[in-house]
Amino acid sequence: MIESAIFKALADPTRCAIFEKLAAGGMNASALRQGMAISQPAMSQHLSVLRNARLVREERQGRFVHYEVDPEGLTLIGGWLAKYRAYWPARIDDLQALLKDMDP
Amino acid sequence: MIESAIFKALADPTRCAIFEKLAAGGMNASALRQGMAISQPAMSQHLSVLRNARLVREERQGRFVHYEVDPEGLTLIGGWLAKYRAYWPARIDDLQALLKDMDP
DNA sequence: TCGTTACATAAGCGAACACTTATGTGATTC
DNA sequence: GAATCACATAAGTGTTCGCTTATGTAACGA
Repeated sequence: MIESAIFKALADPTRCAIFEKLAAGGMNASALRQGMAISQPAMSQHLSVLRNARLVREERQGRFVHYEVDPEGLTLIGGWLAKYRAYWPARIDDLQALLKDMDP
Repeated sequence: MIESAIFKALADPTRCAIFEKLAAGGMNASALRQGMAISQPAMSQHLSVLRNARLVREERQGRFVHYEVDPEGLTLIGGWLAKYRAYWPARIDDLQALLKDMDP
Protein backbone atom coordinates (compact mmCIF):
# COMPACT_ATOMS: atom_id res chain seq x y z
CA MET A 1 0.00 0.00 0.00
CA ILE A 2 1.51 3.29 -1.09
CA GLU A 3 -0.23 5.55 1.39
CA SER A 4 1.11 3.73 4.42
CA ALA A 5 4.66 4.33 3.16
CA ILE A 6 4.40 8.08 3.47
CA PHE A 7 2.79 7.78 6.90
CA LYS A 8 5.57 5.42 7.96
CA ALA A 9 8.08 8.10 7.04
CA LEU A 10 6.34 10.53 9.37
CA ALA A 11 5.81 7.95 12.11
CA ASP A 12 9.20 8.72 13.63
CA PRO A 13 9.41 11.85 15.83
CA THR A 14 12.94 12.59 14.67
CA ARG A 15 11.89 12.56 11.02
CA CYS A 16 8.89 14.74 11.89
CA ALA A 17 11.29 17.24 13.44
CA ILE A 18 13.63 17.10 10.44
CA PHE A 19 10.74 17.73 8.09
CA GLU A 20 9.50 20.62 10.21
CA LYS A 21 12.98 22.12 10.25
CA LEU A 22 13.23 21.84 6.48
CA ALA A 23 9.83 23.44 6.14
CA ALA A 24 11.28 26.52 7.79
CA GLY A 25 13.82 26.67 4.99
CA GLY A 26 15.87 24.30 2.86
CA MET A 27 19.40 23.51 3.95
CA ASN A 28 22.09 20.86 3.71
CA ALA A 29 22.42 17.79 5.91
CA SER A 30 25.11 19.22 8.17
CA ALA A 31 23.11 22.36 8.87
CA LEU A 32 20.13 20.17 9.69
CA ARG A 33 22.11 18.43 12.41
CA GLN A 34 22.73 21.69 14.26
CA GLY A 35 20.86 21.59 17.55
CA MET A 36 19.70 18.03 16.96
CA ALA A 37 21.46 15.31 18.94
CA ILE A 38 21.79 12.99 15.99
CA SER A 39 24.74 11.36 14.26
CA GLN A 40 25.64 12.02 10.65
CA PRO A 41 24.70 8.54 9.39
CA ALA A 42 21.39 8.67 11.26
CA MET A 43 20.55 11.97 9.61
CA SER A 44 21.51 10.57 6.23
CA GLN A 45 19.28 7.55 6.75
CA HIS A 46 16.35 9.66 7.89
CA LEU A 47 16.71 11.92 4.87
CA SER A 48 16.75 8.85 2.66
CA VAL A 49 13.45 7.68 4.11
CA LEU A 50 11.88 11.12 3.74
CA ARG A 51 13.13 11.33 0.17
CA ASN A 52 11.70 7.93 -0.76
CA ALA A 53 8.39 9.09 0.66
CA ARG A 54 8.57 12.15 -1.58
CA LEU A 55 8.38 14.39 1.45
CA VAL A 56 11.81 15.82 0.74
CA ARG A 57 13.91 16.31 -2.35
CA GLU A 58 17.63 16.86 -2.77
CA GLU A 59 19.90 18.82 -5.04
CA ARG A 60 23.65 18.45 -5.29
CA GLN A 61 25.47 21.73 -4.71
CA GLY A 62 29.18 21.02 -4.96
CA ARG A 63 30.04 18.79 -2.05
CA PHE A 64 26.93 19.82 -0.22
CA VAL A 65 23.49 18.37 -0.78
CA HIS A 66 20.69 20.84 -0.42
CA TYR A 67 17.50 19.39 0.98
CA GLU A 68 14.06 20.96 0.82
CA VAL A 69 10.41 20.05 1.26
CA ASP A 70 8.96 18.22 -1.72
CA PRO A 71 5.39 19.43 -2.26
CA GLU A 72 4.58 16.07 -3.81
CA GLY A 73 4.44 14.31 -0.44
CA LEU A 74 2.15 16.92 1.04
CA THR A 75 -0.09 16.60 -1.98
CA LEU A 76 -0.27 12.84 -1.47
CA ILE A 77 -1.37 13.35 2.11
CA GLY A 78 -3.86 15.96 0.99
CA GLY A 79 -5.25 13.50 -1.50
CA TRP A 80 -5.55 10.83 1.16
CA LEU A 81 -7.30 13.27 3.46
CA ALA A 82 -9.65 14.31 0.70
CA LYS A 83 -10.91 10.74 0.36
CA TYR A 84 -12.44 11.01 3.81
CA ARG A 85 -13.82 14.47 3.53
CA ALA A 86 -17.25 13.08 4.28
CA TYR A 87 -16.02 12.61 7.84
CA TRP A 88 -14.49 16.01 8.21
CA PRO A 89 -16.28 17.71 11.06
CA ALA A 90 -18.58 20.67 10.72
CA ARG A 91 -15.56 22.50 12.03
CA ILE A 92 -14.17 22.27 8.52
CA ASP A 93 -14.69 26.00 8.43
CA ASP A 94 -12.37 26.26 11.40
CA LEU A 95 -9.79 24.34 9.44
CA GLN A 96 -10.19 26.65 6.50
CA ALA A 97 -9.75 29.57 8.85
CA LEU A 98 -6.61 27.88 10.07
CA LEU A 99 -5.47 27.57 6.49
CA LYS A 100 -5.97 31.28 6.04
CA ASP A 101 -4.05 32.01 9.25
CA MET A 102 -1.15 30.04 7.88
CA ASP A 103 -1.00 32.20 4.80
CA PRO A 104 2.14 34.34 4.62
CA MET B 1 5.64 14.20 19.76
CA ILE B 2 1.89 13.94 19.32
CA GLU B 3 1.74 14.24 15.54
CA SER B 4 4.01 11.26 14.96
CA ALA B 5 1.62 9.10 17.00
CA ILE B 6 -1.23 9.51 14.56
CA PHE B 7 1.09 8.89 11.61
CA LYS B 8 2.40 5.79 13.33
CA ALA B 9 -1.16 4.50 13.54
CA LEU B 10 -1.51 4.86 9.78
CA ALA B 11 1.96 3.51 9.04
CA ASP B 12 0.65 -0.06 8.96
CA PRO B 13 -1.08 -1.14 5.72
CA THR B 14 -3.54 -3.32 7.62
CA ARG B 15 -4.63 -0.42 9.80
CA CYS B 16 -4.91 1.77 6.72
CA ALA B 17 -7.24 -0.82 5.21
CA ILE B 18 -9.28 -1.08 8.41
CA PHE B 19 -9.68 2.67 8.51
CA GLU B 20 -10.68 2.79 4.87
CA LYS B 21 -13.24 0.06 5.46
CA LEU B 22 -14.68 1.93 8.42
CA ALA B 23 -14.85 5.09 6.35
CA ALA B 24 -17.25 3.27 4.04
CA GLY B 25 -19.53 2.78 7.03
CA GLY B 26 -19.27 2.06 10.73
CA MET B 27 -19.50 -1.54 11.88
CA ASN B 28 -18.45 -3.89 14.66
CA ALA B 29 -15.12 -5.67 14.95
CA SER B 30 -16.41 -9.02 13.67
CA ALA B 31 -17.92 -7.45 10.59
CA LEU B 32 -14.63 -5.67 9.97
CA ARG B 33 -12.82 -9.01 9.83
CA GLN B 34 -14.98 -10.23 6.95
CA GLY B 35 -12.82 -10.55 3.86
CA MET B 36 -9.66 -9.61 5.76
CA ALA B 37 -7.31 -12.47 6.61
CA ILE B 38 -6.75 -11.30 10.16
CA SER B 39 -7.24 -12.91 13.55
CA GLN B 40 -9.63 -11.56 16.17
CA PRO B 41 -6.91 -10.42 18.60
CA ALA B 42 -4.97 -8.74 15.80
CA MET B 43 -8.07 -6.82 14.80
CA SER B 44 -8.68 -5.82 18.39
CA GLN B 45 -5.12 -4.58 18.76
CA HIS B 46 -5.27 -2.60 15.54
CA LEU B 47 -8.53 -0.99 16.59
CA SER B 48 -6.94 -0.07 19.90
CA VAL B 49 -4.10 1.70 18.11
CA LEU B 50 -6.50 3.53 15.80
CA ARG B 51 -8.63 4.52 18.77
CA ASN B 52 -5.68 5.89 20.74
CA ALA B 53 -4.76 7.94 17.67
CA ARG B 54 -8.29 9.33 17.65
CA LEU B 55 -8.80 8.01 14.15
CA VAL B 56 -11.58 5.73 15.30
CA ARG B 57 -14.10 5.79 18.12
CA GLU B 58 -16.15 3.02 19.67
CA GLU B 59 -19.60 2.60 21.12
CA ARG B 60 -20.85 -0.36 23.10
CA GLN B 61 -24.00 -1.86 21.61
CA GLY B 62 -24.94 -4.84 23.73
CA ARG B 63 -22.22 -7.38 23.29
CA PHE B 64 -21.13 -5.75 20.07
CA VAL B 65 -18.83 -2.76 19.87
CA HIS B 66 -19.65 -0.41 17.04
CA TYR B 67 -16.64 1.29 15.51
CA GLU B 68 -16.66 4.34 13.30
CA VAL B 69 -14.32 7.01 11.96
CA ASP B 70 -13.50 9.69 14.51
CA PRO B 71 -13.35 13.05 12.73
CA GLU B 72 -10.93 14.26 15.38
CA GLY B 73 -8.02 12.30 13.91
CA LEU B 74 -8.67 13.61 10.42
CA THR B 75 -8.81 17.12 11.80
CA LEU B 76 -5.45 16.61 13.47
CA ILE B 77 -3.93 15.54 10.17
CA GLY B 78 -5.59 18.47 8.47
CA GLY B 79 -4.07 20.78 11.05
CA TRP B 80 -0.65 19.27 10.51
CA LEU B 81 -1.02 19.65 6.77
CA ALA B 82 -2.13 23.25 7.18
CA LYS B 83 1.15 24.11 8.90
CA TYR B 84 2.96 23.45 5.64
CA ARG B 85 0.53 25.09 3.31
CA ALA B 86 3.32 27.36 2.12
CA TYR B 87 4.71 24.31 0.36
CA TRP B 88 1.49 23.18 -1.19
CA PRO B 89 1.98 23.22 -4.93
CA ALA B 90 0.27 25.60 -7.29
CA ARG B 91 -1.83 22.54 -7.99
CA ILE B 92 -3.64 23.33 -4.78
CA ASP B 93 -6.56 24.19 -7.00
CA ASP B 94 -6.45 20.64 -8.30
CA LEU B 95 -6.67 19.43 -4.74
CA GLN B 96 -9.62 21.64 -4.07
CA ALA B 97 -11.26 20.28 -7.18
CA LEU B 98 -10.57 16.85 -5.81
CA LEU B 99 -12.20 17.89 -2.56
CA LYS B 100 -15.26 18.94 -4.49
CA ASP B 101 -15.31 15.65 -6.38
CA MET B 102 -15.36 13.85 -3.08
CA ASP B 103 -18.46 15.68 -2.01
CA PRO B 104 -21.50 13.44 -1.68
C1' DT C 1 -26.93 -20.69 35.92
C1' DC C 2 -24.68 -22.48 32.16
C1' DG C 3 -23.11 -22.08 27.71
C1' DT C 4 -22.18 -19.12 23.84
C1' DT C 5 -21.00 -14.93 21.58
C1' DA C 6 -18.15 -10.62 20.99
C1' DC C 7 -14.35 -8.64 22.25
C1' DA C 8 -10.10 -7.41 25.19
C1' DT C 9 -5.79 -8.57 27.30
C1' DA C 10 -1.46 -11.31 28.34
C1' DA C 11 2.67 -13.49 26.91
C1' DG C 12 5.86 -14.89 23.61
C1' DC C 13 8.19 -14.76 19.04
C1' DG C 14 10.15 -13.36 14.51
C1' DA C 15 10.66 -9.27 11.66
C1' DA C 16 11.36 -4.53 11.06
C1' DC C 17 13.22 -0.26 12.92
C1' DA C 18 16.48 3.29 14.55
C1' DC C 19 20.66 3.68 16.18
C1' DT C 20 25.72 2.86 16.44
C1' DT C 21 30.77 2.47 14.47
C1' DA C 22 33.37 1.75 10.45
C1' DT C 23 34.18 2.45 5.77
C1' DG C 24 33.20 4.11 0.98
C1' DT C 25 32.38 7.88 -2.51
C1' DG C 26 32.49 12.33 -4.67
C1' DA C 27 33.89 17.15 -4.64
C1' DT C 28 37.04 20.90 -3.05
C1' DT C 29 41.57 22.71 -1.61
C1' DC C 30 46.32 22.80 -1.14
C1' DG D 1 47.79 13.99 -6.25
C1' DA D 2 47.16 14.12 -1.22
C1' DA D 3 44.41 15.68 2.36
C1' DT D 4 39.97 17.10 3.76
C1' DC D 5 35.16 17.85 3.82
C1' DA D 6 30.14 16.48 3.05
C1' DC D 7 27.58 12.78 2.70
C1' DA D 8 26.19 7.77 1.67
C1' DT D 9 26.44 2.96 2.65
C1' DA D 10 27.58 -1.39 5.27
C1' DA D 11 27.24 -4.19 9.23
C1' DG D 12 25.96 -5.02 13.84
C1' DT D 13 22.80 -4.31 17.98
C1' DG D 14 19.00 -3.21 21.21
C1' DT D 15 14.18 -1.88 20.90
C1' DT D 16 9.72 -1.75 18.92
C1' DC D 17 6.10 -3.84 16.11
C1' DG D 18 2.65 -7.04 14.54
C1' DC D 19 1.53 -11.38 14.79
C1' DT D 20 0.39 -15.73 17.22
C1' DT D 21 -1.94 -18.80 21.00
C1' DA D 22 -4.05 -18.72 25.35
C1' DT D 23 -6.93 -16.72 28.63
C1' DG D 24 -10.04 -13.12 30.66
C1' DT D 25 -14.39 -10.34 30.67
C1' DA D 26 -18.90 -8.65 29.56
C1' DA D 27 -23.45 -9.38 27.44
C1' DC D 28 -27.01 -12.33 25.82
C1' DG D 29 -29.97 -16.66 25.50
C1' DA D 30 -31.64 -21.26 26.91
